[in-house]
Amino acid sequence: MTYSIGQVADKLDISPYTLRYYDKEGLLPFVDRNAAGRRRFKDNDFNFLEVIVCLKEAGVPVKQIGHFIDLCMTGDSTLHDRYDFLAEHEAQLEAKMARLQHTLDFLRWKKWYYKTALQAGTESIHYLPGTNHVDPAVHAEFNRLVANGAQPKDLGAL
Amino acid sequence: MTYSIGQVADKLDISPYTLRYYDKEGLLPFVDRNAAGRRRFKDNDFNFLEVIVCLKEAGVPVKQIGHFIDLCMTGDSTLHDRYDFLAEHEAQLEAKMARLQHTLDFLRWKKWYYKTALQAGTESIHYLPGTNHVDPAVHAEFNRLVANGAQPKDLGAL
DNA sequence: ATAGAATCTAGAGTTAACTCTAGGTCAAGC
DNA sequence: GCTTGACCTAGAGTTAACTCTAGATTCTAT
Repeated sequence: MTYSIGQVADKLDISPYTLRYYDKEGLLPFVDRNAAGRRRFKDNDFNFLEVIVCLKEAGVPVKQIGHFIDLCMTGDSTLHDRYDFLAEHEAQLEAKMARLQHTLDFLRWKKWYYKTALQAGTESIHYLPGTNHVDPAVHAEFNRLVANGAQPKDLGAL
Repeated sequence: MTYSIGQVADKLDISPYTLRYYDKEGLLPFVDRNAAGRRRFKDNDFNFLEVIVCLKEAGVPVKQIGHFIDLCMTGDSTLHDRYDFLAEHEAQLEAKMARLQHTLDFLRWKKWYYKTALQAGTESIHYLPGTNHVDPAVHAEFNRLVANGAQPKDLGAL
């Protein structure tokens, strides 16, 4: 069973342009061509495509993905390099997810900030008296609510 | 207390170029200037900068961040819009983190794939007999190990 | 007072990752 | 047999987010 570039594009929800671009960048050396020069993807190619899509989602630049594919094509002598490559990007992704968790926490505190302002009808309830400057005690209050067991995700809900 | 662009750049670990670029894009309308036209950041400005950095980390485009800052400068009439803006990006970030968790799971399975290949000295232990194609049973085996209580994070460790 | 460092603006240059155009080939349906 | 749509390559164009340059000004430390 083989697949045209359009069929693969549909399956992966990627444009054929993008697939050709990846090919140009060396990400698809495993893809066969028919007599007319058209790409014919095999079932096994989806194992590679899955890895490419995964690394893309992980934020790995196309050039580095190309390097990984090179390692794959070289054979068993590169098994260790491939392991290290994945371990490195696993670590980077873990770090990124930790950062995003902090970002999410921050968004939730700000949502609570606006929820309470909205309920008061004015943001100025959060200001230091006589200024336009946010009272640091407001954030401390939010943290106190969380420390007392409230879910940050719920505190901001209207 | 005020801060120069260089001091703010150091604190936020952003280049002064980038801060000026953000200013040009309308992200910093709240920043004062001294008599000579130089930017003077106030303590309260860090509340805005914190939001900008957070939205950047969340993957929000600069233009949209500019729109949010516009809302902030407009006053209490935009409180609801600001709440909705944050709620929308909270949802997007949650979705992204769920995708990244799948990506991380995939990286861990591939790490295990290479760990076992490495221990066998060859990737071919994962191939269907007489082919270069990966046996789907290999992934199934990994899933079985996870279903039996193994931690994906540990299965790939050398 | 003065040298070196930091800042300013306007605008050019860079990079990554697409995205599309032009001009041509090929395959399927009527 | 012919049209329509998918595919091909090479290469140009686009977009976002910086990043830097040039030329002028200002601040700081001796």
